[in-house]
Amino acid sequence: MSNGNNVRNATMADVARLAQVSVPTVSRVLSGAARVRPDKQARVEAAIQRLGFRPSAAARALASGRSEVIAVITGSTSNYGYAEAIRGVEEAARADGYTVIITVVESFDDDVVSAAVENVLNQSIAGVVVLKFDRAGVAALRHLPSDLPLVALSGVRDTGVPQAVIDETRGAEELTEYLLSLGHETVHHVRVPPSRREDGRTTGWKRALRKAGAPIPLPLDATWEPRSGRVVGRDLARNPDVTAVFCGNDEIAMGVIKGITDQGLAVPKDISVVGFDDHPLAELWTPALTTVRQDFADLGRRGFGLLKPILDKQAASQFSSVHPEMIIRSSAAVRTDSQRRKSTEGSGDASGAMSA
Amino acid sequence: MSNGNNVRNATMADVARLAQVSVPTVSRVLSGAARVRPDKQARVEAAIQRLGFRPSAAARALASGRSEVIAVITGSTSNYGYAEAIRGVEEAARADGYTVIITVVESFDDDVVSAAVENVLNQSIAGVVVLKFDRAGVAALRHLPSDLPLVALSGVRDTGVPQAVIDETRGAEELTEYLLSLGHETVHHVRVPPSRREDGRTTGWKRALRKAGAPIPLPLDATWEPRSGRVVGRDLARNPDVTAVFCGNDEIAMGVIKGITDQGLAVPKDISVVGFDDHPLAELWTPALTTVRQDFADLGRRGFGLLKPILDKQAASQFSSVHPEMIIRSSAAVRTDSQRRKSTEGSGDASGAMSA
DNA sequence: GTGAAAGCGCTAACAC
DNA sequence: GTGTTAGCGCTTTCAC
Repeated sequence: MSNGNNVRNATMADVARLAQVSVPTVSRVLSGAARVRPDKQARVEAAIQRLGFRPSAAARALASGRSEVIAVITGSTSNYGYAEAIRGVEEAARADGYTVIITVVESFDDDVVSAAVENVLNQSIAGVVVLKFDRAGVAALRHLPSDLPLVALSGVRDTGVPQAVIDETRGAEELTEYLLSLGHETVHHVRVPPSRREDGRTTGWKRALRKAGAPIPLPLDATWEPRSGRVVGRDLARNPDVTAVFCGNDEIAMGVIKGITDQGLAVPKDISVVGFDDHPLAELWTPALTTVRQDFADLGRRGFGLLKPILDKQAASQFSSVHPEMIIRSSAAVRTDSQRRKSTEGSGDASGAMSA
Repeated sequence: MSNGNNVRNATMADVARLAQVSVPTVSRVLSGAARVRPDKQARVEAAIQRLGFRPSAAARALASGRSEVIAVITGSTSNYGYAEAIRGVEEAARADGYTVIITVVESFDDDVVSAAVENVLNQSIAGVVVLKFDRAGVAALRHLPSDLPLVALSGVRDTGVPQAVIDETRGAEELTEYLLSLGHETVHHVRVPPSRREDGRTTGWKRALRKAGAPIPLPLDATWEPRSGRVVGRDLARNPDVTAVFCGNDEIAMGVIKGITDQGLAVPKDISVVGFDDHPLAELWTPALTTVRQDFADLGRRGFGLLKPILDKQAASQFSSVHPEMIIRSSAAVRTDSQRRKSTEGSGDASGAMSA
């Protein structure tokens, strides 16, 4: 069953000899580009089978100048959204006969980014998908040559390369409005590392507050590590002004909730907390997370969908955008009057540096 | 800063002409294989710089018969352990100048596996790392030619290909013994989809029970979806014999805990539940999960470390094994007498089909 | 040390 | 339809 017995791979010349045809005819059979007489066709196929012939991608790429591999450039492979997006790209690419190479860009440091991009460019690739979820992705985008088929996966649509996006600005805005509608006077915000000066999630949050005439607190920062949210959560719990918190993603929200309960407060009774993404564990968390669902795998698939016509030199659309859906569960609740003022008296200092 | 203005990439011939040397000399400068006179060396480097020359990996692979790309074959890209392992492989490979291609094998169906393997083999690759975490991985391994540099990443060491392993059998055994030491008469088990007839985690659990002379309940099955654990948790809660549960991974454990609390029982008061892996959220869960830490990224790095000498045709070790560390937190507690018998009277039927 | 010559295994014209 | 002839951009002898 396994064809592991071909020490040296057979070449097209071997196949041609065995089938008694010329090399280009073998090539034609393989590519289906031109019609070949049935008997020869059959002989060639038999020979291929018999020899366990496998065409050399390198030779093909060299001779044709084309290739069937696409590169994914990303800042991470294991964070939830990243991993799912990669899955989507790989899935769509594989379904279409493409192979995907992955390169991670560990920081937005110029040298690191160049090195990673060089590495990718050295391969003969047909096109690139970059995950523009963070500053590393943005930097990679800048380093890529403009003549290369390229699409970005993103949370905010902006000009430049074609991109597939989930409109997180809109999602964040709706979620913040929802919190406001629950009676909270304002909503605090914990950011994940942003892709630019300001993330779409932050923009949407700010916009909703501004529209409502609510005060805009200074956003707090977390890393991609869920535990970083815990520290922030403790700080939040000490601030009597905090009654509602919008977190940059669900994992941070889980950390924040843990931090809040560390301080003896309850979610959502004392403070409402919402996340973003609808992580598989969000519904299992206690309390179940109110969040915004982001279908990253779909984003990845759409990204490849945008790339495909470019590779085929067909007319291509520049954007594919989707509105994420709000998922209301139980981590956010109606604000009850003076719930916080009361509970803070005994729980330490109210960190003052939190209003902008 | 970006070299996006080279419509047609410069070739070595272009560089040679500009530097007034021969093509092989350029090649020598690039590979460092042979000494070149300093002045020529400098001219070549200048020309490379000026032209933005980038060698063609395809041509190089074709001419030399070697390549600097390795393939990772895996059943998933987004499950926690998989994603981390891939991260480790990519990290180590990149540090060593290798590029990695990812192919996912969606099932252990023969056609699917062959197609995926063919796809990989068609590329000119130097070697393969397969994630032998599930049946798809095991199947892929069987389909790979034996003359290809190959290592497997695994939870149980077995014969055949070189492999990097985290000894999950041992980890599961210790964890089960720990539960037993807490006074539980036996430990129930919820499996994730196993890689073979029986997973190392299941084997270790069984071994510990056998050694202790404890009854061995029939294992229950979950999928990779955390929510599948919730359903199982509910069933478990209805069975008065259940006082301790060992889950195949942390995400399932979280689901199981949720299912148990759905039924009005408490963890660990009524039932102790432990997971496996030490997922980033395990410490943040309520109750914080007692588990076994598995460093998958390290596993990936070790896997590449095993592959490297094989690629270089040096003497290579066949195995790299590590013992996972037990992490005691608060989801498992001492068994209090008759805790379950009492609590079950009001909570519905005791599903009987659970003892082997 | 360095250049000339000969491929690596395929695809792309181009005749026939 | 099908074979012949040229490369694709490198690396690898092998002289010198």
